[in-house]
Amino acid sequence: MKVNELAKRGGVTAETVRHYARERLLAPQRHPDNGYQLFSDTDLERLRFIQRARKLGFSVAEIRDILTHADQGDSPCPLVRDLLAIRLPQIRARIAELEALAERMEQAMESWQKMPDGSPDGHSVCRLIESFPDATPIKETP
Amino acid sequence: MKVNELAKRGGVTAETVRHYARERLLAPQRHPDNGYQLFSDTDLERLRFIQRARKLGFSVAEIRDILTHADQGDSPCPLVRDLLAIRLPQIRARIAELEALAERMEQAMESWQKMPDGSPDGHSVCRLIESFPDATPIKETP
DNA sequence: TAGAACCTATGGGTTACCCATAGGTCAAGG
DNA sequence: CCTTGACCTATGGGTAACCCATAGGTTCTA
Repeated sequence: MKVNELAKRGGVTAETVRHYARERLLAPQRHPDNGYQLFSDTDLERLRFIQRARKLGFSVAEIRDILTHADQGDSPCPLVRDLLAIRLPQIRARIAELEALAERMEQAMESWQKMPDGSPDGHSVCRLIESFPDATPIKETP
Repeated sequence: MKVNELAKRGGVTAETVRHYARERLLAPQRHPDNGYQLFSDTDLERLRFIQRARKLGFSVAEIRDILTHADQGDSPCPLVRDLLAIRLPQIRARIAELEALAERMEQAMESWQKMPDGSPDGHSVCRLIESFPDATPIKETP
């Protein structure tokens, strides 16, 4: 089957399929005449595997590693366990970050209830924001 | 002051300062002889403003808008209120996504306790992952 | 006066795709 | 038979907020 058909059957866009092929998560054959990518039912299984792994938080690069192991006959399962054990606390930390952010945002909106919209003078851009404490580190991508 | 000094005083890296200058959040003067960027105390205040705004979840592009408004003498405060009101539910949604992800991960690790590490056969890459339900949409960048 | 420490601009990398472009291929209908 | 539309290809650029490497010019200090 060709890109579009695999994409439809797997529930992703054709671009995603191409992306995975570029990233060597899928290794389709090529039609000798026209160079089209030709996927098998095994590739469809592979795509579904990728979907499940993505849902568990694995990155594309990690999934490539997992698949490479499996393709070489090695069990990827220990790797999978390790990756997940490493990732989970990172996700928890990220959640905590975002919760702190949300709390700051809520505090801001609340304390802004009574503040007027000021025009900027030479010293203040927006007192709403400036009324907030500064602090050192940021590490977000909201 | 030059890039490094502003960076140190503002508690960011020199690259970050350069980044903000490239993105026109800061508009330093140039030393006429050597082309070095020269920052004033006002730029330091501006940098601190940027930090606070970042901590409240504003993007660099949004902060540029806010500063542009203020530079033109308009009050950016209504914009600031609107942006925050839009952003907060997005953050909440993101938190919910990540919590769902974390829960899937925990369920996976738990149910994997008793499963053995299998070698891949022709049909299975890793039963740990394959034992998980598939579903349609993903939208993460953990 | 040399070397360290700083500055510049440029371009590439990060993540997981999405989109636009230009051009080749294929099935069906008039 | 030929056109039209739907599909395919590769390439390169965009996203967010920086980080890093390179190459080369400048300034400070011993």
